[in-house]
Amino acid sequence: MNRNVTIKDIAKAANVSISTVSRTLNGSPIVAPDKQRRVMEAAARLGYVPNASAQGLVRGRSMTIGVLTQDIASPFYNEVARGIDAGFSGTGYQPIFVNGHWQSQDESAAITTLIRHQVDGLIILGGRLDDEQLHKLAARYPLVLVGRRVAGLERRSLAVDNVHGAWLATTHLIQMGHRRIGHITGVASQRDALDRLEGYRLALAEANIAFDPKLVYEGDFNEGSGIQAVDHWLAQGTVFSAIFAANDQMAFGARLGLYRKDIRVPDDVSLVGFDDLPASRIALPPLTSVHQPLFEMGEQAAQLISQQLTAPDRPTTPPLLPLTLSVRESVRYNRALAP
Amino acid sequence: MNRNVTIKDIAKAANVSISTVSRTLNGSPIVAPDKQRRVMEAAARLGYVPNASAQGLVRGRSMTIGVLTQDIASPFYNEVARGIDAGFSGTGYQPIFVNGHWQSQDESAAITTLIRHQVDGLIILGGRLDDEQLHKLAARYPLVLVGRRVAGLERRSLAVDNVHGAWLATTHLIQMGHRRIGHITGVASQRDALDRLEGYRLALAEANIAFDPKLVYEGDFNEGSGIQAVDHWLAQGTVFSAIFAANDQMAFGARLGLYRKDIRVPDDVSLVGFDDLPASRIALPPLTSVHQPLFEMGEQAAQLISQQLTAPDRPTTPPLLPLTLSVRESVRYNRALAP
DNA sequence: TTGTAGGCGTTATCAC
DNA sequence: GTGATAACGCCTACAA
Repeated sequence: MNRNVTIKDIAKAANVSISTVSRTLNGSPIVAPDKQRRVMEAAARLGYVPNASAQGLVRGRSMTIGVLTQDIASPFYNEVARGIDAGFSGTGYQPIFVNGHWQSQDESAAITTLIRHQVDGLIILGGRLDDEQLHKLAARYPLVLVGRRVAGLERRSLAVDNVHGAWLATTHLIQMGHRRIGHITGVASQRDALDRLEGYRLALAEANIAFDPKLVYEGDFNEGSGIQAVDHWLAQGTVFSAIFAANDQMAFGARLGLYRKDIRVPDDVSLVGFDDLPASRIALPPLTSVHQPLFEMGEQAAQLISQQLTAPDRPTTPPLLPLTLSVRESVRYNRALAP
Repeated sequence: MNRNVTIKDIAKAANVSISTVSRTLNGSPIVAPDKQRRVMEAAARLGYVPNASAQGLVRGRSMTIGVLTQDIASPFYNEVARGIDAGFSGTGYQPIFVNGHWQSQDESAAITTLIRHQVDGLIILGGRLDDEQLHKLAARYPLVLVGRRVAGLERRSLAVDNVHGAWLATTHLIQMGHRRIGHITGVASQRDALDRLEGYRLALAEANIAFDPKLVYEGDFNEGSGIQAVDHWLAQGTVFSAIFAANDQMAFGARLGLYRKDIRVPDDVSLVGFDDLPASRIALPPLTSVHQPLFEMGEQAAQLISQQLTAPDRPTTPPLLPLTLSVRESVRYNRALAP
């Protein structure tokens, strides 16, 4: 509406030159105290707000970091986003978020948007952009990849050991006496999903339990596929005493699917998820889940980018954040020891 | 890293003037076809991305809309954010999100950040900014308030009838035979929370059920206070056969609190929430809840801002989005009819 | 210590 | 049709 207040306006009001105003505002030491006061007073009175576009244009830096997230409504990405938000607080950098919707072309468009806005760096959460595109981006911009490990970009990837996490979950179930363990996978094209399946198989092999393909259902990381998995197994007559879902959302779906058939968790079937979302602590029953330090990953990503920005030469190796199992109440000891 | 490609670079590569490049890129009709081709080719080859700062500076419009949200991790705000995202898709406007954390000073800082970035309009979700500040903002910028009704700014507020919603929930429980209905309120300083309490009282009064202050527990809209409410009532020996929580998150907390005491929902106690979050559909049991059209509210907000931007004179009255009750499985008919 | 002037990348207004 | 050129708001040598 009303034209915004500019430095020129302040200069006029305080009866000084625009450079004096600029210097004062930027804390330059060499300004006469009285003028300084007059400028500050005028700026406050007029309600001056610096124009980031103009500053960015002349400084060549916008002090904003672009974050490509996949789904603003997903609890998974939100936890990471919250960490990023926290990680930048006080650094002067401002994260701005855009959505890729898990679609390669949306992601490209979103990144272009970010670059148009002159972001100083990029944080990419998951996604389907292929490695080549990521390499191209990495060559031009400070970049951090979260939840994804790309060959040649290890230094800039923040990932967790998904194989180990899945192994942890499956081994826990085995130790609790389960031998027929269903696994609901994530989207098969995603590395995370593949790694978790791998961890599941590994744990079975170590315990000398034969891998049964019937016990693996391909899900899509959404609640719906958890329900479908259960319905499918029940319809096929597949026997199982426990389920390991590749994320918590699918575990919730499975839980509901079981409830509808009057099968209790953990009384009849044990359940383990992956991600340890905030909601899982208060789920019913509280869900045993592989703890991904999502918030911390966001924080780390923010720090990593900051380092690349301030000290681009000093190569930094992102720390490997540990994966642990949050044991809660959704697993029960299996007395039946059904074959 | 590498300097970004500019119009100047394209001009050099295509051997034309920068004005011709600019015209071509902006789709001006009067450019010779061959030059046009050369420009487009060079732009593509060089990977040109326009500089939004520079465009914003000269055009006076940034084509971005600032959205002040409170908590990026809250499922409530995320649903609205998703609607906003969808509402702007295809309009050329780009929403950018910042967090206020439910704190007045953070909110002010966040809004200043947005203004620095020359947003063309503001969408404010909830928050604690006082009416005077909002009026000041509204005087200077296109503005839409979501989930909040401010005197004098009705035209720019998108709110729902919380009293009616709470009445709906409570009346449903009464019709299902419940007379001792606990209510977990939201943060007492928030208008929404007060309105929902009001709706609860109204429904009781209509049914000639005496209001019992013991049955009202002051929560804070987070899961934890749902657990506390249940613990409190149980410790006090307060009798109830149903609970109406002022939002779904507290309802989930209550459900867990009851589960811990081996009280079943809906077998022993019925439960109704407010917001109808996506998670409530797959909760256990699926939660009966007052449906807030969160996604639609976001969409509406986006549209409203767009209208203010394109036709500032034509006053628009935001439609009052209807509140309905999503009846699911967390309420059971109360045979006991306890006094 | 202060002011003037040039330039960041883009669009728009002029002449040609 | 096309190409200089003046803004847009700000910062920063450079001069004074």
